[in-house]
Amino acid sequence: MTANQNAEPQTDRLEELLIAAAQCFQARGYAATSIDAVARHMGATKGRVYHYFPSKMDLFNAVRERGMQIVFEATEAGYCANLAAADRLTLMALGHVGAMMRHRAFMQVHREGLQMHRFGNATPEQHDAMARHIRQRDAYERRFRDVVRLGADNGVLRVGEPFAITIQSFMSALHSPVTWYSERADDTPEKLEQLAREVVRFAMLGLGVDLAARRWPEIPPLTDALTDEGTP
Amino acid sequence: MTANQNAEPQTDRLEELLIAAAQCFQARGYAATSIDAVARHMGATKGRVYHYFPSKMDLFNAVRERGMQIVFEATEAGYCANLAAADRLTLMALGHVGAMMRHRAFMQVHREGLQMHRFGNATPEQHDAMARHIRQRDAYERRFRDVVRLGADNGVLRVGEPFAITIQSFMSALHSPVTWYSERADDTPEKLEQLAREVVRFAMLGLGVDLAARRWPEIPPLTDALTDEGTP
DNA sequence: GCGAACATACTGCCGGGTATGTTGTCAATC
DNA sequence: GATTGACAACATACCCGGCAGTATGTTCGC
Repeated sequence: MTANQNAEPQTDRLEELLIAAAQCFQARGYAATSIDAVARHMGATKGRVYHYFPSKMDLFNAVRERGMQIVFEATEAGYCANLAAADRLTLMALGHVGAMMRHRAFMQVHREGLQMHRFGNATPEQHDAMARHIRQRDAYERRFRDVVRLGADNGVLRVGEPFAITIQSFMSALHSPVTWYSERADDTPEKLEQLAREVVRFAMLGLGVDLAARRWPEIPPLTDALTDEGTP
Repeated sequence: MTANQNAEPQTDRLEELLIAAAQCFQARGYAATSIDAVARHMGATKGRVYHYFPSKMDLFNAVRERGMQIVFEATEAGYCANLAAADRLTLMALGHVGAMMRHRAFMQVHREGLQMHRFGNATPEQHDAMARHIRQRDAYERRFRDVVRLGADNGVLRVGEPFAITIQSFMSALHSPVTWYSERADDTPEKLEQLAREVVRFAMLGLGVDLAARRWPEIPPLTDALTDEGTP
C-alpha cells in the first residue's frame, strides 16, 4: 500500500522532511524538538530521519541553509536590478519581507541558528558549519549594507552615526514579520502584499525615503547580461 | 567558611540567582539550560535553586517577570511625562533601548518567553502564568500604541495603513539591540548613549519624526502630582 | 534544638544515537 | 520470466547519558 506511491521523485521525500523539521523547530525551538517529534509530524519514525541525516544538528543545519537560500533568492532580483540605490533597496526589502511571511518556519529557524553560536559547539565539523553559515549571513547583510551605503553617498538615503547600528535597526524592522505574522484563512495575496508594503514603508522612511510620496519601484525585466551574473 | 558571609541581606541571594538564571537562559535558551548549569554558574548546586523555586518553569517565569518589570520602569518616566506625544514617545523609546542594552540577559529571556506560547503548556497554573504575562506584554505595547496613536491624530507622527504593523515594525527596531549589542571593555556611558540614540533616531524617523533636526526631549522634573500617578 | 539555607545522593524518564530487522525495487543471470 | 541478490528506504528495538525533580543529610544562626 505504501509501496510504489509513484510519481514521487525521491527529492520530494527530503523536501518533506525539511519542511516538517522546519515547522517543529520553529514551534518549539531546536533543543526542545525531538527527532521523534519531527518524524511523527510526517507520520514516520526516527529511522526515516536518520536515513537522510546523520545527526540532529545536521538536520538543523540543512533547514538553516535552506532558509539562507530562500532569502538570497528573494532579494536577488532587487539587488541585481539596474535601478537607483533607493529603488534597489526597496525591492530587496520587499523580497526579504515577503520571504519572512511566506516561509516563516524556515526563517525563524534561520534566526535561531544565528543566535546559537553563544557557547561552545563541540565537534569541529559543526563549528565550521556554523562558521560557514555566519559568513553567508554576513554576505547577505553586506548586500544591504552596500546598497544603503551607495544611497547614502548619493545623498538619497539618510543614515546615522554608527552606520552599523542604522543597518541593524533597518534589518530588524524587516525581520519583524517572523514574530507577528501568522497565516490566517482570510489572507489574500493582496492583503499579504499590503502588510509587506507597510513594513517596508516604515523601514525605508527610517532611512529618509518616503515611499508614500514616491512611486514604488518595479522589478525591471532582466536583460540576458544580468541573467548570467548571479553570485559566482 | 561559607557561613556568615555577613552583610548579605537575604534578598540578594535571590537576586543573584535570578541574574545567573537570566544569563544561562540567554546563552542557551530555556530548553537547553539545565538547573545544574544555573547552579554551577553561581558556584552552587541544585539544592539552592530548588530551595527558592519549585520548578524550572517557575524560575524561568520569575526571570521573565523581572524582565517585564525592567521595561515598565525604564519607560515609565517618558510615558508619564507632561510633554507632546512625539517627545513622550522618544523618551519611552530611549528608556526601552537603554534597558535592552543594560539588561540584555533579562530582555532576551523576556523575548523567548513571549515566543514560547506556541504549543500546549501542560499544567493549568503554568498556562495562566503565561496568560498573565501575555496580558502584561499587551499592556506594555498598548502604552506605545496609545502614544503613537495620539501623535498620529495630532498629525505629528505618520503611520501607515494597518496601524498594528507600523507599531510592530517600530517595536521591532527598538528591540534590535538584544540581537547585536554585547558589552565590550571600551563602552563608556557616552558611547552606549550614542548607540541608543541612533536606534531611536531610526525608529522615530520611521514614524516621520526627524530627531536630527529637532531638539531631543529631556525628562522634565516630576511634580508631586505625577509621582503618585503610576499605573494604578 | 529548631528551622532556614543550602549540599549530597538517588530515581525515573526522556531523547539522541545505534544496531538490526523488513519490504519493495531493480538488474543481472539463467 | 522466474530466481536471486544487492541495495535503498525505511521501521523496530535497544542502549545510555543527561536532566528534572525528590528525599535526605548538614550546618549555622538564633
